[in-house]
Amino acid sequence: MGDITARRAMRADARRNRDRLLSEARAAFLEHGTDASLEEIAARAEVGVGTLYRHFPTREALLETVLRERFDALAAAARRLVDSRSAREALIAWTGDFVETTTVYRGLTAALTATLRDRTSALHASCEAMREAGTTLLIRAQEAGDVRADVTPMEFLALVAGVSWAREQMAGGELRGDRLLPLLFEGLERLG
Amino acid sequence: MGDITARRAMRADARRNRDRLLSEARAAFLEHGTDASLEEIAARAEVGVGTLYRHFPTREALLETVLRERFDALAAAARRLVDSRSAREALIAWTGDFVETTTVYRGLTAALTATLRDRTSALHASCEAMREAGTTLLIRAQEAGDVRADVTPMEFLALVAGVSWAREQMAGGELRGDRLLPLLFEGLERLG
DNA sequence: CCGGTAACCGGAGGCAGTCTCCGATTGAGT
DNA sequence: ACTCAATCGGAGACTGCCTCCGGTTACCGG
Repeated sequence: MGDITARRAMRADARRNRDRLLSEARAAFLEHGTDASLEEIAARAEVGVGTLYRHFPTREALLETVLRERFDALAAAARRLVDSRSAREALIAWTGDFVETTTVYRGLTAALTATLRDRTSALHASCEAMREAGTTLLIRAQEAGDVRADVTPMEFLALVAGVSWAREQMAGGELRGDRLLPLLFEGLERLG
Repeated sequence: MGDITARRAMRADARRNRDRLLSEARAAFLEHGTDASLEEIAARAEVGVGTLYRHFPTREALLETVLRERFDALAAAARRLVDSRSAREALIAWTGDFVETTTVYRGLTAALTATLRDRTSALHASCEAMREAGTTLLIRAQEAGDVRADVTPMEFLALVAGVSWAREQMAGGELRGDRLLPLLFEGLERLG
């Protein structure tokens, strides 16, 4: 749902335009963050705005299609990590991936938390799946005694998202982005 | 600087309009967050947009006037806390105030970090003063051995801002807002 | 009390962005 | 080749930001 995956194959021109739009959208999101101008995307794809809005009724629908792959990959990574390495390392690795993913486009972290809150959103399902996958990893780490047991999955996600947001805010400043996550993590480790 | 504090007293109507604008701005920011419509604020103050923009040339100038008191109070609180209680408790108390303050208006945390980055902003001075006050508190806590010594002030601020942001995002959901800060804090305590 | 003038007001209008609507166009079956 | 449903494209309605300047008014000196 959201975009067009009709039973009938799309007409050739429609398919062409859709692909072109997605490609330009990726570029625009990279350059201007998640609130890049949709008109500009349409223009760069050499297509009218009407065409853009028919393929992707809302900005979110467009974002969804651009991001779904990554999010699903993240969920898959979590599932794969469940039975490899130590629980602690698995959680660390996955969290790193999470931050990496939510940092590709400026403003993405905000879009993600908004999606998590809005049950009607097109991206909601993907986010939810990802969240649950991460939750499993957290609980395993807690059972292994690597992370303090009184942290709820929601709290954990909030903290990690906060770090991700902070990193994207302070980018370019006098702050090494890769320091925040370890700091948080070492703090959540079970105290001696 | 930023708003009008001319040497000559303002004309009565000007003063009246300015006060009215500030009052409505506070209400609007509360209701719609920091990107409330300026036109609506002007309308609610029964004044033309031109009048609003003359008194406050940019949205930021308006925000500044609305927030300066609070920010200065925060900086003052930090200075007062420097020589009372334990260093640890002082830092905790101040950080709590910080989060409290940046949570009054939705979007304020983002506005604050943006201001911290933009040296030309009207709010910059206030933010900077506040940041330095907080820094003093952090260093004292580190010297007392209450907080791990390898955390830079910038990192500390980033983490706290991240928590503040997360709290404002997840508001209303299944997350107790007052849990995040303690979690972060206990984590930053010197490991035994 | 009464100008005169500097200070102030207000909203029209330019700009940019989002989104809708519908006449024109075109791909794809027959 | 012909048809028509699918698709296109952009005009236009709307909202918000910000500027500009002709009209208004508070205040001061007379």
